[in-house]
Amino acid sequence: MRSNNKKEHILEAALQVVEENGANHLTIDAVAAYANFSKGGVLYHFPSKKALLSGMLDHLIQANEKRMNALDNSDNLLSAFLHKENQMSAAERRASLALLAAAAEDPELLTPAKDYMKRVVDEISQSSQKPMEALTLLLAREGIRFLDILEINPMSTKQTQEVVDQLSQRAQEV
Amino acid sequence: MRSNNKKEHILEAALQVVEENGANHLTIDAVAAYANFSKGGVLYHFPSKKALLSGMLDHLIQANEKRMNALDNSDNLLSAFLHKENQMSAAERRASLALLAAAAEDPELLTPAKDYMKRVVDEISQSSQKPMEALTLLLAREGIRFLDILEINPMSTKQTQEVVDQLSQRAQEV
DNA sequence: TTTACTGTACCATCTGGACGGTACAGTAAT
DNA sequence: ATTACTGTACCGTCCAGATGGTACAGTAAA
Repeated sequence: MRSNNKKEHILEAALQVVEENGANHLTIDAVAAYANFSKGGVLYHFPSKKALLSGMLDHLIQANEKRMNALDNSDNLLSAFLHKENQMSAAERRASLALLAAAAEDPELLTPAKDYMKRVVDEISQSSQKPMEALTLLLAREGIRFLDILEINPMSTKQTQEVVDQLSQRAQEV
Repeated sequence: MRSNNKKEHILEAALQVVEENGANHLTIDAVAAYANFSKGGVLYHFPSKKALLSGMLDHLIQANEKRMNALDNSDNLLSAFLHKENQMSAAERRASLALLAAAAEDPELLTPAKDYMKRVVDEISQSSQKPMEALTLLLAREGIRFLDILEINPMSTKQTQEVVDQLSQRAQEV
C-alpha cells in the first residue's frame, strides 16, 4: 500500500530526470536526488537500473491497459480510444518517456511494450469494418505521440489539437 | 572527398553501435572499435561526443532534404514523398536512429530535426487541397517510422507493407 | 509489560570500472 | 611540410552496485 506510493513517487522522479536531462542522464543518483531519497533507498525498491526501467515501462503499460479496459465497448472502439487518449493529463503523457529511456538503455527491455502495441493494433483493427483506415488513424495518433516524446512536434498546440480532433471525428466512421 | 568518406564511415559505425547496443552505449571508444579507428582518429573528425551526435543528425537531415528536393513537383507532393520513403534502403532507414541517440544525450540537439520536420509538415499541408487528410497520412507514416526505430512495430513486414501501400494510395487523392 | 527478535524501509560510504577528453610522439602518404 | 591519422598514456568524473549500519514498527514469548 504505502510502498506502492513510494514506488510511484520514485518512478515519477525518474520520468522527470529523463524529461529534463535526457535518457542518458537517468542515473540512480539523479533519481534519488529528484525523489528526495538516498541512493540506497531507490535501490531498495528497484534493485538495479534495469529493474527501475522495467518498472517504468510496466507502469506505463498498466496505465494504458487500464485505460483500454475502461473503454465503452458498445460504441466504436477506436473512437473511444482516441477520445480517452485525448483527455490524458500532462503527467500521463510524460509516462511515455519510459519508452525512450528503455530504448536507450537496452532495446530488449521494450519487449512488453511491443506486446502491448500488438494487442492494441489487433483489437482496434478487428473491431473495425475498415481495418486499414482504423490502423491509419491509430498510427497517426502514435506519430504525434512520438513527435511529442522527442520534442520535435513542429505543429503548434492548436494545430495539433485540430489534427487530433479530426482523427477522432474520422474514427467515428470506421 | 576522402575525408568525407571517412566521416561517413564513422557515422555509419555510430549508427551500428546504437542499433546493436542502445543509445546509452554510444561511446567514442565503441564507435572507434566498430569503425576500425583509434579513439584519436574518431576525435580528429568529431572533436567531441556532441559533435558526433550533431554530425549524425545533420547527415540524416541532409539525406532527407536531398530526397525531398528530388521529388517530382509536378505531381502530388505527399504521394511522391511516401513513394520515395517507401523505397529507402535498410541503411537509410537506420539513419533515423540518430534521432534516438540525440534525444538520449541532449534533447536540445534535436532542434535542427524539429526545424526540418516543420518544413516537411508545412510543405506537405500547403501542397494539398485537403491539408488535414494529408497531414494524417504523413503522421501515420511517421508513426510507423518511430515504431521501427524503437523496434516495437507489432505488425508483420507484410502487414506494414500493406498499410504503407494504402497510405500511398490514399495520398493520390489528397 | 518488559524483553527479544524480525522485517521493512531506508541512509552514508566505498569501490571498481567506464567514459569523455587531453596530450603527445610517431608514421605514412601527398 | 601538411594532412590524416595511430597508439599510448593519462586525468577527472560519473556511475552501478555492494556493504554495513540506523530507525522503527510489529509480534510474541516470558
